[in-house]
Amino acid sequence: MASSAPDGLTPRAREIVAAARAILEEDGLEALTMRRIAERLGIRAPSLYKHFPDKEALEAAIISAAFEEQAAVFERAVEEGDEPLAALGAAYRRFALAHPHLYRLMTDRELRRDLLAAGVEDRAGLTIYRAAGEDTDRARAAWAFAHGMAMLELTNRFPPGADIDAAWHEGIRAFRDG
Amino acid sequence: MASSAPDGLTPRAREIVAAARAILEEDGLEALTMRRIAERLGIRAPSLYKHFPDKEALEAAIISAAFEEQAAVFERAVEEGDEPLAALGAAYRRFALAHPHLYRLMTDRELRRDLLAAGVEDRAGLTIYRAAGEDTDRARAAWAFAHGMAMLELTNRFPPGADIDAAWHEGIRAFRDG
DNA sequence: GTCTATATCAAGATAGAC
DNA sequence: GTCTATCTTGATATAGAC
Repeated sequence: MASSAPDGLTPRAREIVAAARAILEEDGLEALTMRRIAERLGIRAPSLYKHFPDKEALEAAIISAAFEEQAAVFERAVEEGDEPLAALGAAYRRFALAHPHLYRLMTDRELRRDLLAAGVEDRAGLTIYRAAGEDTDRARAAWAFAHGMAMLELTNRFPPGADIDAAWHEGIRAFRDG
Repeated sequence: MASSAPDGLTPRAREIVAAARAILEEDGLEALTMRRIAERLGIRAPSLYKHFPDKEALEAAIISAAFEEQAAVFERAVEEGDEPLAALGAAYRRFALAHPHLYRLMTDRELRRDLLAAGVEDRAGLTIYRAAGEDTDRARAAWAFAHGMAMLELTNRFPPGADIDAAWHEGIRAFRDG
């Protein structure tokens, strides 16, 4: 009975994931401790281990849900925009800026794919592939461009006053025309 | 007398930086602790604080030196190659793959610019700017592409068997022609 | 420039009772 | 499903002697 849901989580486990994600988004990755998560739920840290075997499994649950969410956002953006690559680029940046800590958790380290829900990683990738004219190499290059732009903006690497919009446009243009 | 060298470091401080960098490159960022650094030098951790005010200052010294090194590599690559953007892309990837942990320390978080040696961050940027035909937006976009490619490869995000070379070529081509 | 001793803090995780 | 009590580990950093 514990895992008939699509995400394989019990209702209580889902509450824990929600609390964890809220802490992550509000205060960043270093704030994401078992104690903090428990505290937010009004319980003690050891109790969490009745629901997840360890912290990594809990993080994987956050990441799985976030991938689904991101893919849905991407799909909608392409549907509603006229130029797929431009629409996707804008949606990519918006997601990263709206959820900086979550975005870094999702992208900035090796993935424990064995702990993720199946197929969850590919869905967003497929949207990019299609927007890039179903050219694998171009899709990967465009993805790297978007990821690089997002990370450089999140880590504050562009010079103060840099026109980040213009750099995005230039990149999108290059991958559309080039 | 302590800071007449170009990097502002005493000889002993430079030895400490070298030990720290070796640990970083061999075992990664979590291994970079004051205890480990001291151990490698045959001393105790508290002694390090006679040479650096805190760990952040020591990290900044590693980063400053690495930026200089990277800039020199980039400059040489452009000089020796015929196509600047391609030469620079290849050098960029080579540097990141040869020094994965160092590269991440340099790029993957906010920079404490106040602790870095002056101008050290701009030198590599200038090389990219020139290779991109002195177009600021294109230079930033190409930089983001390179950074994204490097990070996705380092974090193992491309599917197994993905032709990463081909994706690099596609991106370089787009920024050259597009 | 190095030492010992120590302060301070906080993390993930387990055992076993209720 | 939650609790208390605890283990184990390890980090940065300071004080003060030599």
